[in-house]
Amino acid sequence: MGRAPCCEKVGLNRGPWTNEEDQLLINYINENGHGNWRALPKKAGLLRCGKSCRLRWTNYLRPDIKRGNFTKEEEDAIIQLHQELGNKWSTIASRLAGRTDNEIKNVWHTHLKKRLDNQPEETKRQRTRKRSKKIDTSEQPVKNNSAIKDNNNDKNNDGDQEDIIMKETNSPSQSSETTSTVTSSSCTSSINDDTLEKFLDDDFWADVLSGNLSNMDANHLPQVNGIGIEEHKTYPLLPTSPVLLDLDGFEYFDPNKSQDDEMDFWCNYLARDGELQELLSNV
DNA sequence: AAAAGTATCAACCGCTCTTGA
DNA sequence: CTCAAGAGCGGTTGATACTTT
Repeated sequence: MGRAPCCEKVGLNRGPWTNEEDQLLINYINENGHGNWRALPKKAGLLRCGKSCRLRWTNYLRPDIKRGNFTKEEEDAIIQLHQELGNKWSTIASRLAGRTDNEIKNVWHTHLKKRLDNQPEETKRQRTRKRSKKIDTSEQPVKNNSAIKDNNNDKNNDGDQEDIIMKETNSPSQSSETTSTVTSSSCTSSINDDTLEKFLDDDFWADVLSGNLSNMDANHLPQVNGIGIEEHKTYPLLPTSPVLLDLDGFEYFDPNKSQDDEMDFWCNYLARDGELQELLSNV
């Protein structure tokens, strides 16, 4: 039968909101709340439909919204929650303080999904190449137009990207360990004796450190601990010596570290895995 | 420097769910 | 119980900024 539109749209503004419109909406809601979205625009003096007002408020103007780049912890949380809940963006958003369903949905489609998908190898390489030109140990992607667009409305962003507060703490992946950055949920813990031998083989590490990786079965690393989810990543497991990996060839290991240090690093790292620990004990 | 390609994100659309008469 | 209105949700689009060629 079809239902009537939420409001008469003829003569109403559409598209991006102006500062004046934002201010009208903020002022009205601050004084009166938003009991009835449909009636709100008229009362607030806005030439918008109620739906548009609600969206603008919930996704952008609400004072408790945290804007700015997603932290690694937030991204990991989204990935995990998406695995549990699917595309329940509003439910996911309800577990991430200050984030909106729309924002999470956008991040998922533009960033996280690609990270998890089995991308065509060429695309992965392209991305890696792109990023290689600006390798930085910072995990924060550079956001572009939002930073410009937001400059008038970003008053709620205090700039602290590390203050994520999980509203609920029932997520097992959200340990407070200092090493949680690497506790990828994609860890498969699959390792065999051959793989283990590689990690204990000096020649292997010589290849790794010299950049001569032709003999290396790179597939083993991702299988062991989930590395490989991203092209670049810092692994601050060892507080004094993070290692930057480029998984599209493992181009770069910390040049300041000796081969022994590097080997120790990985053995220590991999030894965290219970299965590997067991294997190590049998060596 | 310009064109083409790509990434990002605010906003919209249409559907479902909820509520109340 | 039924139905209509309002609210909410997820998918999609389009404008814009950025990057590459």
